[in-house]
Amino acid sequence: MTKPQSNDGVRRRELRRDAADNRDRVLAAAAAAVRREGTGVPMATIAAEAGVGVGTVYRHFPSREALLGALTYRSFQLVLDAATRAAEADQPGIEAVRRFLDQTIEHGPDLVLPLHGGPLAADRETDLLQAEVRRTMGSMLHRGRHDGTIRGDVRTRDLVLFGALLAQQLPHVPNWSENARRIVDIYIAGMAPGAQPFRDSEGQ
Amino acid sequence: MTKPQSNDGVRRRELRRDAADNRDRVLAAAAAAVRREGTGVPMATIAAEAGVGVGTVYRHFPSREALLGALTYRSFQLVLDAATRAAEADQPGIEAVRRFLDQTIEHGPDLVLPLHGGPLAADRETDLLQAEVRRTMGSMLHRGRHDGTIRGDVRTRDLVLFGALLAQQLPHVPNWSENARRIVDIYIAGMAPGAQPFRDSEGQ
DNA sequence: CGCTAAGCGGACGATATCGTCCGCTTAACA
DNA sequence: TGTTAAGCGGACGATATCGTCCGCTTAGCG
Repeated sequence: MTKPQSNDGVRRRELRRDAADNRDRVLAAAAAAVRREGTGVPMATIAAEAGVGVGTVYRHFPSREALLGALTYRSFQLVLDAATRAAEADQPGIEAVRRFLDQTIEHGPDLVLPLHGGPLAADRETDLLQAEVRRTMGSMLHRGRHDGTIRGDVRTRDLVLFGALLAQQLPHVPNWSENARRIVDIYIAGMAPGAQPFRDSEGQ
Repeated sequence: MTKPQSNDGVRRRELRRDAADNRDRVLAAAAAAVRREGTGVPMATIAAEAGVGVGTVYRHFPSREALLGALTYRSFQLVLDAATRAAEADQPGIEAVRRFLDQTIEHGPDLVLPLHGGPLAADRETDLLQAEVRRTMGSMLHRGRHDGTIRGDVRTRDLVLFGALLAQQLPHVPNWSENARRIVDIYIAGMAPGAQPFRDSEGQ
């Protein structure tokens, strides 16, 4: 889906190998730091955790906003990848949904404000990824509805928001992924045809 | 449950009326600001939004940590209140759970890091509230299990974590509470007896 | 191996935020 | 209505963070 060293956002030319490595390490460190301390985390903290100088951070990402934008872009890449793989496998719609949600949980630590279009101003590239994720999730739902594994009144938006909520994670919960999987299991069970419908049901 | 002007955390003596008002306004402003900008939001921002000087903020809460602690305490008060009211009404267990989750959504904007014991160091008072919330939720589950409205393999912890996740809210989603209610409806449907059990079921 | 441009890091001046301190204001009570 | 102690606010020095700049290092190539 995404070639190794290419196009995380807007790339001008090929980076030298060490530069590309540093860029990745900065992104990874930033994702962890933002999760831990919020979007206002000092750039120096990110630099230190990535094992580079602040100058390096600012060279790759001229402003904090640019860095956060790149993080968001990468989150969507990961999520789209997960969605595509989940949708590809030849299995009932509901199982594709479950796999997708599982993978979202697994990717959790790398995701920053994803799936529903967060507070950060999105660029065109990111918008396209987001739309593609949405489309893929819609097709899973559609498949499930067709093969009788998912009730008809669940909207794409419902699934997107639930996924986004999951991806937020709860901080400081031991065994988060196990617990999250149990939440998913219950939610999935509630998507079965014949389950109690929405209160204010106006159809889908 | 909580008398008007009393005991938000540790109170020494009665506050003068204007002081009590200011304290409340600071807490409300802080909740909003923290939700919007994270726990690192400048104290000056909070003070401005509350319509008081920084000195006033620091008098009521000697440190940022104290302020965040008070926010957490208040969140638990609100949640416990909601849980108690939901559990009191004479209705099937599953409906009590639904009411509780609905109220959690409604209180959303005032809740900061609640329900599962957040990253903030908790004091004894807060711990007690938290335990009480947990107990109340457990009793709802128990009631539901007994009256046949909730399947037997759902744990208290599942419900607590789901509630905490909901309370986090997703930023920048228009009509959040409506969408959140739909998530709740699906989750509730998945709690019905006879729904598909957990994957790795080892009983409860 | 030698050259060179891309990349690196951290010191530094500018700016933002912190938390204290103190003279003015006002609620509360007689 | 007079007294007074509790409360108020914002200026201020200390500290933390920002983002730039420039001399040193090194990947990549012939």
